[in-house]
Amino acid sequence: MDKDKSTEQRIFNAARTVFMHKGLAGARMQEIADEAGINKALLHYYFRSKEKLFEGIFQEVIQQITKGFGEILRSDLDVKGKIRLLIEMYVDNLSANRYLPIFVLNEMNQNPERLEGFISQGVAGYFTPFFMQMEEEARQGKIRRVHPMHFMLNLLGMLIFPFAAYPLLSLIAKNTFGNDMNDILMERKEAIYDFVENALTP
Amino acid sequence: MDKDKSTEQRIFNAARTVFMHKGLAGARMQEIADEAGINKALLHYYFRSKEKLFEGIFQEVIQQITKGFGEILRSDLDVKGKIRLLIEMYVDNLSANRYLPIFVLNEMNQNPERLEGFISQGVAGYFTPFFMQMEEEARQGKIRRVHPMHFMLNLLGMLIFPFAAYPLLSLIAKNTFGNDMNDILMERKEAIYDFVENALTP
DNA sequence: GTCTATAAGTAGATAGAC
DNA sequence: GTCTATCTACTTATAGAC
Repeated sequence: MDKDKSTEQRIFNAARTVFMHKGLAGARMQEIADEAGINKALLHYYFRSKEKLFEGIFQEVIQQITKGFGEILRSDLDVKGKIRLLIEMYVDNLSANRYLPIFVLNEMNQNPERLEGFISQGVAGYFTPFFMQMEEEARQGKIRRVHPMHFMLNLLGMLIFPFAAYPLLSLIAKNTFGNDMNDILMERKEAIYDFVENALTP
Repeated sequence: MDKDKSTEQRIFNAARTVFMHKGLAGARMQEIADEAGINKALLHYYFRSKEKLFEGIFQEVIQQITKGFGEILRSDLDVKGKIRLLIEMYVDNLSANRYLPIFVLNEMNQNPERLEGFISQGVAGYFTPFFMQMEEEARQGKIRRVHPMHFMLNLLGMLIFPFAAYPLLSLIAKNTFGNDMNDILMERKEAIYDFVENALTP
């Protein structure tokens, strides 16, 4: 229960957990208070309203995602090296936090305005240089020429979808392979990289 | 407002719209009543409770998805033919109904029990024969040998993700390409098929 | 079947004691 | 800073007239 942390931090951590699992509309202030081991009134003392508390959580989550993303895309690796790292990062992070994708996807659909702050400065800026690098390596014959935006959609889709659809896939895996979904997620890094490598081979 | 349809149908259609956009937790019975052009009390007259109304909608949606999916997988086409059709169907359907993926993904995460009814009988059964067909064609050298479950995850991810992440991608597309996201979705069929074809080439 | 009015319960937010 | 008690507004659901 984070007994040693400050009350504000305990609340923030509890809120992250509850919002991540239930979403803004489904979360209850009472549940956050219980999770934090404090009283409901304290939530309002520290964060004024449910909306403000949520806003803080959502921004922190987005920032964390875009930070790692940006660091990899701006590194001095070649395209395949960057892809390799992106795969590592996403599978590791999402394995540890299965609800993150569906949380972010759902809330961004419910209220797209929440994105606008970051994106224009941050994420969008990372893409242009990376897309130019892809173009350059294609010209050199290092990789096959593909549409960079579609390539990104393909890569992110392969990475994120299995976590967003976990409950369904878990059932299918069990019924079809007698296999546990967690085993499949463990193989995911190699499977994606293998697939992408073949698609990018000239 | 579906003036000519039965009241029950008008309610059901209105509920589909509202639940699809707001989710179970975010939807309001009043909004459904307004959308249907009737009174709130009538919702309960026809469907007893919000939960029951939602259940009806969710099951209809799942059934519609699995139906098309099963028909394609059980057809007598070869693997690439089936993939081509799956891509056609998904991109067409989701283009016409952008909120469907995030709705289904979110609700299945909020309450996985809702899936169990269908899946065991339906979806899971479609996969085994298709996976065997992939194995067979790989043996013949028609396609490269890939792990069928991972291949399915890749394909579904590429198909579904762009719609689930539409608001984010829309911003990126605008800031990076000055391009409209709808233009990109139009090219999506070819981009995915091209990518998959290359990944499956022996 | 359809409506208005209202009950019953819940959720976010505040007042005020300690 | 933290708690209990309470207010206010909203939401689902029902009663009962037409």
